[in-house]
Amino acid sequence: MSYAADMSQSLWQRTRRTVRDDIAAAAMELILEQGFAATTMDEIAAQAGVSRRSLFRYFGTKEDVVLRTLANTGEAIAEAVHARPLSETPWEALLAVADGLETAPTWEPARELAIGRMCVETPALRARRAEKHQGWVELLVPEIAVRPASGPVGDAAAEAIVSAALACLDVATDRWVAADGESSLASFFSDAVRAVRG
Amino acid sequence: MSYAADMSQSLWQRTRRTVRDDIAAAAMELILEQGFAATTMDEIAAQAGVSRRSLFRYFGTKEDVVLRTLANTGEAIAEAVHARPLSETPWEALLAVADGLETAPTWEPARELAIGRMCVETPALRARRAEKHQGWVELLVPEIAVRPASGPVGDAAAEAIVSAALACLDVATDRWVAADGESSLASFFSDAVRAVRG
DNA sequence: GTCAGGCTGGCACTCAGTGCCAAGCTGGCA
DNA sequence: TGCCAGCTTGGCACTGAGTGCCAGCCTGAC
Repeated sequence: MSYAADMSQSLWQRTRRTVRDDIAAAAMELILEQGFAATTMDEIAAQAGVSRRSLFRYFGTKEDVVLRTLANTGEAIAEAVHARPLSETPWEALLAVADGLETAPTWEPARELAIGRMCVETPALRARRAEKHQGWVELLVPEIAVRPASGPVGDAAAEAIVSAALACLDVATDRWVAADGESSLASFFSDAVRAVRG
Repeated sequence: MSYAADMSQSLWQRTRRTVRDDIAAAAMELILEQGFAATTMDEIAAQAGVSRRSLFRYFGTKEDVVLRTLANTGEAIAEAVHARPLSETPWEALLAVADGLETAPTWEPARELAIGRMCVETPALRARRAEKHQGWVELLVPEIAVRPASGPVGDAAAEAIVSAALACLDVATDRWVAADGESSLASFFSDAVRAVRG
C-alpha cells in the first residue's frame, strides 16, 4: 500500500515533526527497495504525497532524509554524558554512555542497521554522516572539558578526545553492521577504545 | 596573466600528470580569489584551457580539484610508517611519522594552509577530505596491525587506532590552521594524541 | 602509409538544490 | 461574520554538478 493516499488529505493538520517522520518513513520504504542512489527526490516526493519543493523544505538534502535522526542522537548523547557523575573521567563517561545507547527509547536496531549498511555502500551518505558527527563535537566538548584526567583537560584536549571517540564509534558501527547486528554496538565500541588507549 | 593562453597550445604534448597539476594550479588561482562554492567547473575549465568534459575526466568531482594531493599523502604516510622499525608500537610509529611530515619534499605549508582554511569554511570539502582519510585507513591498517602493543594487535584494533589517529590529525590540522601555521602541525598532533591516550 | 587505441571536445541529458511568486490555510481582531 | 497578517504549500524556472554518447584527432606500432 502506498503512503500517497492517506497523506494527501490530512497533511496540513499534522504537526511539522509528524510530517517529517511520515515523509522519512515513505522515503525509507522506497530507498530500501531501490537503493539510495537509484531513488530520486521526485520519486520520494511522489511517494510521500508532497511537492518536490516542500520535500526540500523539510530535508535540505537527500542525505538528510536518511540521516535526519542523527542530529537528535547527538543531543541525546550530550545529555547522557551530562547526566554522568562529574567525577568520571572523559573515557569512563563516554564508555558508560555507549553502554546505555542501545537501551534508549529511540534506539531501533533494524533502522540503525539499515542506515549503517547504506552508509557503507554509499560514500556520499558516509560523508554526510561524518559531517553530522562533526556537529556533535561542539555539543560534547563542553561536557568533556570539565572532567578530570591526568592534568587539566581543557577545550583542545576535549576536542581531541571527542573526535577520537567518534572515530571509535564509526569503526564500531562498521563492525557491528558487518556482523549484522550480532553482539552489541557498545561492545565493539569498548573494543575500539581499548585498542586506541592501549 | 591567464593560464588560458599558454596552455591551449601545448596541452596535448604534456603528460597526464603535468596536465593535472597545471589544471589544479589554474583552478586554485580562481578558487582562492572567488571562494570554492562561488567557482564553477565551467570557469575552471575555461581558465585551464580545457573543455568541461575533459576537466571531469581529470577530476571526478569539484572537490577533487582541491584535494587531489591527498591521495598521494595517504600513500606517503603509509610508506613512512612502513619505514619505521617494526619494534615501535603503533603510536610511536605514527607520532614519528607525523614529526617527519613537514620535512617531506611535497610539503608546502602555504598550500596546506589554504586547503585547510577552505575545508573549514566549506562543509562539502571537509566531508570529501574525511572520505579520503577513510581511504587511508585501509592503506595504514596492514602497517599498524603487525606492530606490538599490549597483546596482539590484529586488524580490528589496528583499524580503531588508525581511525583515531586520523581524527587526531583532523583536530590538529584545524588547530594549526586556526593558528595560521604558527608552531608545527606535528606538535598539535602529539598534543591531540596525548589528550586521547591520557 | 595505414590502422588501432586513446584522448579530446561538444552535445544532450539527469538530477540535486534554490529563488521567486501566487494561492491557500490559519489564527487573531474588530 | 468579515477582514487582515503571516505562514505553508506548490509550481515554475533556473543554476550547476556529473554522465553517456559520439565524432574527430593525435600518436605509436607495424
